[in-house]
Amino acid sequence: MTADPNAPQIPNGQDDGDVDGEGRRDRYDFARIEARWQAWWLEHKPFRADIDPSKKKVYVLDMFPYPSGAGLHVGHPEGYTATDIYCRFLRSRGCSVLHPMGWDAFGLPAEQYAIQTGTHPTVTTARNVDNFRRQIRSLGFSYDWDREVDTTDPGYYKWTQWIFLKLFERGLAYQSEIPVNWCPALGTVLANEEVIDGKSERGGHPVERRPMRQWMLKITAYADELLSGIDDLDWPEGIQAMQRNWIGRSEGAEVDFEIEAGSGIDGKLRVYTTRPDTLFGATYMVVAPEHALLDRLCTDAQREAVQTYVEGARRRSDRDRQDANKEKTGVFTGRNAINPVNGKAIPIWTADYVLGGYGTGAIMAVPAHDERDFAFAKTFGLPIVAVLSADGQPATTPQTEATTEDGFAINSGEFSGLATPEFKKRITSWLLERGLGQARVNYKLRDWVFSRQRYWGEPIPITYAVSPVDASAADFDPKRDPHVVHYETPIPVDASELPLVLPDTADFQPTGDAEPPLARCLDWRFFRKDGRWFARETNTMPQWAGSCWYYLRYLDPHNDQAPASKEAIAHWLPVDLYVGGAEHAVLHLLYARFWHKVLYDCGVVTTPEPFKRLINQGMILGEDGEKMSKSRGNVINPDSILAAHGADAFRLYEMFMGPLEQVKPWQSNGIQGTKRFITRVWGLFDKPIVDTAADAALERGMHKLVKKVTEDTDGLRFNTAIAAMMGMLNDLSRMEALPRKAIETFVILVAPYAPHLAEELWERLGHAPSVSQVPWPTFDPALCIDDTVELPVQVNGKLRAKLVVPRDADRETLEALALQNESVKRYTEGQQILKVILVPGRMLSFVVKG
RNA sequence: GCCGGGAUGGCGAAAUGGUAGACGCAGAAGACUUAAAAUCUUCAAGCCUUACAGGCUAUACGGGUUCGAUUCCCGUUCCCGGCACCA
Repeated sequence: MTADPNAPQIPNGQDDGDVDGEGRRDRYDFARIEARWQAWWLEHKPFRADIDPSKKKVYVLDMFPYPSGAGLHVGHPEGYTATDIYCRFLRSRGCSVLHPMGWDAFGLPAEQYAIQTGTHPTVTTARNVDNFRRQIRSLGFSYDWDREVDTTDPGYYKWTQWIFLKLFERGLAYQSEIPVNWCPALGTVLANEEVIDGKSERGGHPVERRPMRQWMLKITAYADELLSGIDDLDWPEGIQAMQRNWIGRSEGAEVDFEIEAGSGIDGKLRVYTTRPDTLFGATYMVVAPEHALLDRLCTDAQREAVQTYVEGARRRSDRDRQDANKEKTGVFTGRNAINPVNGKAIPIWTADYVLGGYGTGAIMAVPAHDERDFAFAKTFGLPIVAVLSADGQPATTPQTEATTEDGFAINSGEFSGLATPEFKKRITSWLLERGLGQARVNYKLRDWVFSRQRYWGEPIPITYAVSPVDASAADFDPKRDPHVVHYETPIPVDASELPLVLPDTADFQPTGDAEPPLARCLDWRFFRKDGRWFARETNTMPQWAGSCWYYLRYLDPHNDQAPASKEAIAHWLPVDLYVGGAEHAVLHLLYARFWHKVLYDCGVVTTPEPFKRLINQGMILGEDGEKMSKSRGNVINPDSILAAHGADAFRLYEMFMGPLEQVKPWQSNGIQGTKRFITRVWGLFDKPIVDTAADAALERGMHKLVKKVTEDTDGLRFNTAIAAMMGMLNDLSRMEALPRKAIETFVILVAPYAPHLAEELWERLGHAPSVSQVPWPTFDPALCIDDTVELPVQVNGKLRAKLVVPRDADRETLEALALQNESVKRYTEGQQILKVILVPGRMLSFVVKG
């Protein structure tokens, strides 16, 4: 298909066909056409997801957005376009596709915005949701809008609260007075996951430790299930690794150390270690500054030093304690413990490198084989005793660093010579037999701090009895009189009383103390039942609550009897493909899996995991190659791109930039290419469309294209599918007339990618809408292979010639043909041909020696 | 430090053992135009030589396997993301 330079490139030999009876016709009026089809889709609902047992179901989910005041950024449409193309493709291939969208509208960002602008969160949220909906619709996504959900809708959070009650019933929601991450600037407590380097994830405000009454969710009860469940998921390796690491399972042993006489403590000091095989090398012990025994442990002589140290550690934020490279600090308690394996007395220290919240809050220190203990021992001049080596022989030179690898035991009494794994087993049963210890599994994962001292969240459906301070007072009213709230006895709200609606108040500003705004809504907070006074919980749920189960609500969003009907759950779950940013690797994705597993145990859902397959779209960077941010001034606004180039060009460009999962920089010029594609496809239709069959070359080309676009779309390789369609456009542009069959196939292939254009063209081809309901074309594999191929010929691995030969030419013919070629001759003549390799259709390679 | 992902023209990228750079952006030349924009056509990795043709070098760097490596293996460097005193 070569170009004839003399052929008229412009049909009708004149001016781009842009003059017709009505004067100048625009090249492609995307604004009008896109608005037209968006309205048509909304009205006719071709993307409604119905349960149809005759079709294969596919549930394709986007991570729903926080409707922030800033509006959509270019990162949102990336994932949303990908799933939209995939869904349109699947529908065309005969699948029943569930593809919904909604709003994660509770939580800190929405509330911060409301506080900044002084408007009620309800108002700002509604406005932001409207804006997000408008922006998302302007991209032409094929969502089933009848299933839209909003986490702040009482009809939605009724079921968020209902799930909380399930957690409470099962003992998975409890209160605890614990040191939490208190953020004075935000006026709330944050989860560990929301604190980065001692600052709040949102806003970067300092966070301090403070003991407060909190609601906790016992996610640790599901640690093992959450860990083992990862193996069955089709998720990116990196996300799996992050979750495994976050759960942080380790196997080891608990060992009891006798405390040397004279302490008055009859108990023992229990430690957790993953290296019980190094017990003989324990030369001192460390308890965390928070350790319960510390006060009784220290001698009078050391008490003051210890207390000073503990005070310092308490005031120090996690930020300081987190720095692994900082100088080790600690204080001797004045007391010794007895190493159970060899009876030696070793000093007990307290130091903040041991964490109160992990294991038993105490360790045996083996400086020879632990980097942290080594650094500590060096700082304080404590003995270092090697108890293993690579070859089982004692080292001849002093240790300069801790050796943490496995090896063979030395200096370990009867265990000397054992390999590390065997030693671990033997010592663990040795300890067990003597009642000195036992095998033990530990997790880094902690329970989830689930309450927030904020207004804009789901009220926690718990109440407490209230009693007067002065029992003799008549007409007790806690709104007025001193009272005691009995937090120690939480009473769940009856499910029939849900939703527990957030009170409408103008007084939603955080106060900076621990008292949540809801505590000031006295009429809401206190109520009388059967003559007795009760108080509602005034903490609200965190940001993550609503997003923990939204994929479930989409299945049946208007159901007021259950989160979703059994039929809908049985039909649609699990989510077959979940697409979103990697920033949710351990937060949302772990919490949602946890809730799902609880709901599974409650019999609400029937799959052990919610999200079968996960894809992270790669971040889109600014044009400078840096992360987009207001401060850098490199933010690309989707609205302006849409206004200038249209939704189809925008969609195509975001997909054409590169592989979906790859991080890639935005290039403003780049969108010219996909916009040109749109206008050129449109321009194609100025050519006559004929009912004659396509010539052989076009026929083959179309079959190849169908194969390529089908396979690439199915594999989410949208960039290469678009490239192939561009190639076909180049071919079609060179033709004088377009065979109807070929051009129709082309429009169907383009439809998932540029749906507005395709709808318009489909109609122009004389069909009734919508192209979205036309079956996907098929291809004949035989026609995807050419009759003649260009066969490269190599001599000693270097390309020397290309032969155009029949595809099925036999070996002898090809060899003879190749050896006649001038270039090949130059390198083979007078040489001994040692070997000839033929890869049919791909390569002919000679190995020669001269 | 540990875990995960990367490194290919001026730029985004393609090719997963067989012609490196498809497709596109930006660029150059030409056509159309009074002109510009838009559109269309052609060219285009680098270097050397050159009329044609050809040669050499190239997928971060160094090795290896192979007739043949961007692709597989070993080592190194750099970049991005995550975790980071969890005993």
